[in-house]
Amino acid sequence: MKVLLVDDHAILLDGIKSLLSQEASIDVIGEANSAEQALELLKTKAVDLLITDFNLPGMDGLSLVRLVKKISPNIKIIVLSMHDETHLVKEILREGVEGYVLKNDSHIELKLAIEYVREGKIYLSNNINRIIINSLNFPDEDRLLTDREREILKLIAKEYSNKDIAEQLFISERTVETHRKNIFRKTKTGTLVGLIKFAYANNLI
Amino acid sequence: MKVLLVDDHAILLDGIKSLLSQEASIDVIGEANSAEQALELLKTKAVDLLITDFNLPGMDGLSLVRLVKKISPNIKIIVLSMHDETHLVKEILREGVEGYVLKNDSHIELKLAIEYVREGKIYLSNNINRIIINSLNFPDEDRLLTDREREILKLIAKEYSNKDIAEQLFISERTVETHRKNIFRKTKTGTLVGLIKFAYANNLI
DNA sequence: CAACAAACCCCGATAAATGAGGAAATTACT
DNA sequence: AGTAATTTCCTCATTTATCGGGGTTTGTTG
Repeated sequence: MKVLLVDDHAILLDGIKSLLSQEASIDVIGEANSAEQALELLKTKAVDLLITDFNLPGMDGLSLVRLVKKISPNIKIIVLSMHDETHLVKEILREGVEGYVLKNDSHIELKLAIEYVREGKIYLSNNINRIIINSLNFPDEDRLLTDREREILKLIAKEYSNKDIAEQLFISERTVETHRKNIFRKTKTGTLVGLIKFAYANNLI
Repeated sequence: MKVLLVDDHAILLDGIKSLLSQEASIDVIGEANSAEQALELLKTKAVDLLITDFNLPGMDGLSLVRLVKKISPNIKIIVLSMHDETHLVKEILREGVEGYVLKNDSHIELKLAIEYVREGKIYLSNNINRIIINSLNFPDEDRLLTDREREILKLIAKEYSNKDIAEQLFISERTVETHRKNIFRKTKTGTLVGLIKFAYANNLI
């Protein structure tokens, strides 16, 4: 199985390579520190499985997954991320990846995931399964904010004032204020600082 | 050399262990996912070298380093962090750690660091050296904010209003305003959002 | 000692955001 | 076609923060 590893931390890359080298059937044929680099490598090398981080410099893991799934739909993908926020996990899973393992998980989970994926199955680590099941009880949680609200939040995070946002989106300042109000209510944050922290925690920045 | 590894990501821990297992002279005798857990382990096991991450759940790496250096000054410490912000690096180095390697660095740097430390030397990875040298040209950079300003900034990040901060610190709201003003000026951030981003980037949150 | 930085305090004018209410127009979904 | 959700716009009162000045006291250091 030809594997391409993507992570911005060289030492993690080295470590995983070392772990996987114990398995005869796994062949790490490439490593990349960024999504862009990974895409370059994919042009020249045949790859069966892509194991990628979510947080990457430049293009993020989600975009990489989308691109790869479009360009080479038969390349399997396992996401190896530190993020366990419900909506983020769901967003990635929606892209049809074959596996999701947390960096908190043991390497055994990673190897299991690779096994499963090789056999054409899908593997979610224990912790991820728990998150998914949990979220069944709170089906709304992942759609906390509407697209528009997310858009506004991102602009807030870009240090735009309400006025700036209104101009940018061709809507009234009042509307922006309402969105803002709703965002605060939905995220249960009372202050701008809390909101920005929320945005960080939910990878909106 | 008896090594204790500390990192909140199991898979990185596994990877590094796998990498180090190739070296006969290195014996990973323990792993911890948090500073607290590491301190527990240190009570029962003899350790020569502690390799720790900076970002940890609960107590952070810096506090761990300080504690270990106080309790067991002869335990060598290598910090393995993703952070390359000048002032943060300096803050950690001030604690007298024996090595600093970035997660961006290759595992070769880590092994080199261990070699050096074993011989009683200090090892800073190439990238860290570059940062240190660079900072010589900007000696002020690391002391951007005064202690008081940092204190205020942390409270701002805790979602306290000026009024709250004033009450908490037994100073006038005017004073808080002035500090705030100065913080904005010094950090060259115009908005609260920018300030919070700064705080994140500088690990003040 | 003089100079400087740090921490402290104050003011007035202005800008920006919040809170609490209501309401209409669009989409999306069944 | 009808309902729900979303997006849009509004007012008024109030709070909070910003900008640009002013100043004192204390402690450190060349």
